[in-house]
Amino acid sequence: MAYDKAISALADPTRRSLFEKIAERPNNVASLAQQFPVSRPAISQHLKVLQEAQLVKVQIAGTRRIYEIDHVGLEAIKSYLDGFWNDALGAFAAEIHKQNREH
Amino acid sequence: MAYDKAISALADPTRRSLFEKIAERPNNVASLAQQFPVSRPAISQHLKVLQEAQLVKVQIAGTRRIYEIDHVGLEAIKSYLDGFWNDALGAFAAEIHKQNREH
DNA sequence: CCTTATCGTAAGCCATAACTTACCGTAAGT
DNA sequence: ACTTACGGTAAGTTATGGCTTACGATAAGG
Repeated sequence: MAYDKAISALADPTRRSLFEKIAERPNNVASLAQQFPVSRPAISQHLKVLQEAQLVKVQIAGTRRIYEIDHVGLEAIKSYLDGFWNDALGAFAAEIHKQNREH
Repeated sequence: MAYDKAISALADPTRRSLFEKIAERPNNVASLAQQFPVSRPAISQHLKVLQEAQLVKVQIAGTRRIYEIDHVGLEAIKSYLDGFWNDALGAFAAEIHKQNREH
């Protein structure tokens, strides 16, 4: 549904890399931040974007926040892309049809 | 393979919309440009990005260039996303395993 | 040839977004 | 209560990228 947010969320390299880290292993913010050359607030901002895109979700554990994958965002992109195979083939068939009519 | 270029190519709204138009129907540059509120050179630049991401390919017809869908880029994104289901599940299982060991 | 149509590229401008430092709130430990 | 750990948010800076105008290159048509 919100495939646009999910796609632009994964467009940024460090944010995509962050998402991959979370996919490998759910983790908290500080622990994720020290795996990147950017500051912790930068990671927080990236996580906010990923969360709004429904690519990750949080699980609160005391003062820590464990981020883990949310499959909703991934599914949104996937179904968006799947829509193209049908559409593309349909449009291509229609185009052949049209060219035949225009002989 | 080059999923990163494909993803960031589809991140821009007008470029994604342009890609959708081409998916509906292969078309030349000028004809595509007049369907958008931006200038023709802007469309050319978008097409260049889409082409480098292997989302579209060109077919030269005289002085015109017919742009049509290239499925390589779509396939690249799709397989990148598919890689996550396995990885995510594997990582999740590994996490459970780890927590058990840490009892 | 000369003109016209079509399109790519270069240079520059401007808006957005990624990053930094600084600050604040909250939860847990002593 | 005080301190410490953890992390979100605000404000400001900088870099990236999308847009425009101007120009050049090529193919078709008369």
